[in-house]
Amino acid sequence: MPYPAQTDAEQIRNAALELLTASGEGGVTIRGVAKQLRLTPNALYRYYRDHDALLAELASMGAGQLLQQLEAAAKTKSGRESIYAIADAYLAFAVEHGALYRLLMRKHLFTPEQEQIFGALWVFVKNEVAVVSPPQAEAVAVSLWGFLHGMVGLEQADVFHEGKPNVGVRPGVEALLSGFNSQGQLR
Amino acid sequence: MPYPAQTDAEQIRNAALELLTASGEGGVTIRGVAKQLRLTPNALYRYYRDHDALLAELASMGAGQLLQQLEAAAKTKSGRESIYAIADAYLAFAVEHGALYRLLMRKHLFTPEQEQIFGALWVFVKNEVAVVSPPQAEAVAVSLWGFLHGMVGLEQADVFHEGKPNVGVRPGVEALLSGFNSQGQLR
DNA sequence: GTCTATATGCGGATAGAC
DNA sequence: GTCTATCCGCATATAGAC
Repeated sequence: MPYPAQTDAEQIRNAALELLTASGEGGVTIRGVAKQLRLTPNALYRYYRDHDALLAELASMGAGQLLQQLEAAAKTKSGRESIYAIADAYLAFAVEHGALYRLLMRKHLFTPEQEQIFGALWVFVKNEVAVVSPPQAEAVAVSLWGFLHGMVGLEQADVFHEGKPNVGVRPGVEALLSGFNSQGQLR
Repeated sequence: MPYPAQTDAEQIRNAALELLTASGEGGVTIRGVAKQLRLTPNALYRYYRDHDALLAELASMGAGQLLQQLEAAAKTKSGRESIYAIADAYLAFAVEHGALYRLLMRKHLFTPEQEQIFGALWVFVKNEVAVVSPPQAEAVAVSLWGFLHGMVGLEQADVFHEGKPNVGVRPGVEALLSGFNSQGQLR
């Protein structure tokens, strides 16, 4: 072979991830990734069909990492503490990997195959919630996810930069769980 | 004057808003707006300093509209029902004006003057919450805002397209308020 | 598998005439 | 106040040589 491989899909993915972290989604361009790998832009097309495929790769990988971190956090505790740990881990991931988090929440990027990771995330959260809030686990899980996602969004939008309280997510999660549980008992 | 004014800031804003609604933020370009007004791109610079200024105008106008709708919704009810009405109005606005909502939540676009509308939104929500949940109004308001913002985000990301429940926001809001209130009583 | 070269497109913004 | 003309930069993606 006159041209031995100078790169592979993983190297490309890693370089793209660096750019994503450093400059946000807009920073991930074919040209930019190629430059970082000291290749011409064209070389990347052997490994990724087009620009969107590269973004989708980052996104689905990020979703997998998120799930992994949530699972790890859940293992360390039991009962309600497990939910709190999941919530903390969720927020921590989103804060540490802001651009990646925003990307992985763009479900439309995913191929049908990659989309399955979303289903896995949902099942995981639902099952964990079911332990502490059996009667209406789905409704609780949806609200919990929405709450966490929203708090991440407010944080990333810098809504609470000054003069506004940042009380963390713990009180909200507690209230959500307590509120749903007391409703369940009332009915 | 050899060149009488063929447009003004408001016309430009309206045209930009149409493009935003039709094609999302990416659809709002100097060239695109000009084309819709049958002007050359250059004409717009008499009214808006640059592209970002135009986007910021849309964003701050949108924030004002949102506040207005929330205020209107709150007036129709009292007590907890008022909070539910606000929540419904918030969600309705975000669903009806998806791209505008995403834009107005990008606080960094705003000039210091425009940013005040954000403060007004926050004060409004906080005051409304204070009526039903006085002891820790700020924490409740933050959580409520986060929850609503997050549910909007999940909806817009199409996370619940199929096989997943869309229970609406009402149960979550109820749980949040109940949960915080019972915590308050316990302490 | 990687290269050079290039087609093609989008977009923001400015200079200067009228 | 609006125009024409233009510069500039960014990007995706393809064709074909080696």
